[in-house]
Amino acid sequence: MHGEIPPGEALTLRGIGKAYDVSMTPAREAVRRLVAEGALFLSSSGRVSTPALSNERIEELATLRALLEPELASRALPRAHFALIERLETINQGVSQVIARHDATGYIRMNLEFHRTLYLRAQAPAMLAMAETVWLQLGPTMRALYGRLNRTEPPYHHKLILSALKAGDEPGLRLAVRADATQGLRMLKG
Amino acid sequence: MHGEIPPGEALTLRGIGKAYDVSMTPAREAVRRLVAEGALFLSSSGRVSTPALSNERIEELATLRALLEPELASRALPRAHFALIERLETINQGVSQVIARHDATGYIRMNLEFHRTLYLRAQAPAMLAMAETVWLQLGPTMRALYGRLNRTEPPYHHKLILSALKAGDEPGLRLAVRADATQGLRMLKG
DNA sequence: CGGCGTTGTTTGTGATCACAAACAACGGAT
DNA sequence: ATCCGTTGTTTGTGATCACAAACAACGCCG
Repeated sequence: MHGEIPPGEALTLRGIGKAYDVSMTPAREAVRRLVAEGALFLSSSGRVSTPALSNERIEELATLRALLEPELASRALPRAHFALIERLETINQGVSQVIARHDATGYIRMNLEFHRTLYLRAQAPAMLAMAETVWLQLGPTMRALYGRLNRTEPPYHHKLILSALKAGDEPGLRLAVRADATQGLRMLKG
Repeated sequence: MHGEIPPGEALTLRGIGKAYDVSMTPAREAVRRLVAEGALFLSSSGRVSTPALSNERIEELATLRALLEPELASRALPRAHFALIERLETINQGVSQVIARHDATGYIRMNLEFHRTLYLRAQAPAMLAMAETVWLQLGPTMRALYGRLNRTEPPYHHKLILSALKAGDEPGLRLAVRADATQGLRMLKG
């Protein structure tokens, strides 16, 4: 999810087991779970690797983010008190710091934490789980995409999200979240 | 997914293995996968059962259907040729037959086949997979809900969907699909 | 020099086992 | 009669093993 593994990298059950100091059995169960969520790709011969997503698949996942996340944000809005907005602003400052460090994994992690912190207030666990499944599938790809993006500034849409939250502007919040979710997509064509 | 197992029913790895004539190992893997998709519930002690969904959770899953399925239908619309509509009408007749037979499982199966047949045309595998995950989570509950519903007629919204498809009416299609997806929800309050 | 078969190794699969935790049934004490 | 402790059974977990398929490297032949 955090882009620690590049797309298309092969994994072995024995290797995973060794990395976590367990036998093949727990490694297999974890892999099967991640395959079920689409986070790992299982070839017809049973080998597992991180998915190397096609452009069509990436667009589809971006569409899913654009469908799910505005709904989550909208549901979180009535419950977003000042303490939450303050936490979001703190996280957003952290995003600026990892950008300065050119830390791709850190950037992805902080960005997702920003979104998750907001969506947790939506009190919609099934919907949040779906959104996280999408993030999981996009993880390796986001890391690869981050390389093309030479970010120097913190994400613009996060500021829009914060002001919409403060203003209680539901349509504006939906728009800002949607834009932020699909923002990374633009790099595909280039 | 088809409601063959009522909500809250306990399953054992050895029992599943015996039912499919395999050892515990493949049964465990299958169970872990289904747990990851939310189709089965894993208690803190490791026992597995079909989920007994709260009303809030059911409403959430219905919302997810209402978000995902109109989008799938909309994407399928431009590719929906006459042969597809004909197939959908055939399936819909099958729905009428299982209703006459008071066959809950058959009804759910046919109903989902109707939707899946349409959505397959959307060429959006990730989105369809998400919709099917929702169906999977709702399976046992839908069976329980079917008991309260004394259907004598084929689903009204399916006809609306078919006419919207024939007319190429995209907004009407979205509305009809959304209504059909959330229709079963109304029985909750009663 | 390149294509292809062969061989040795890696890898996933399914079965089995020992173990500990959880559960259920029973019995005794209050 | 009810509560609680005890005991026997059920159940999930993780490890290990045998096996077959897949892969990769090498060498042979054209």
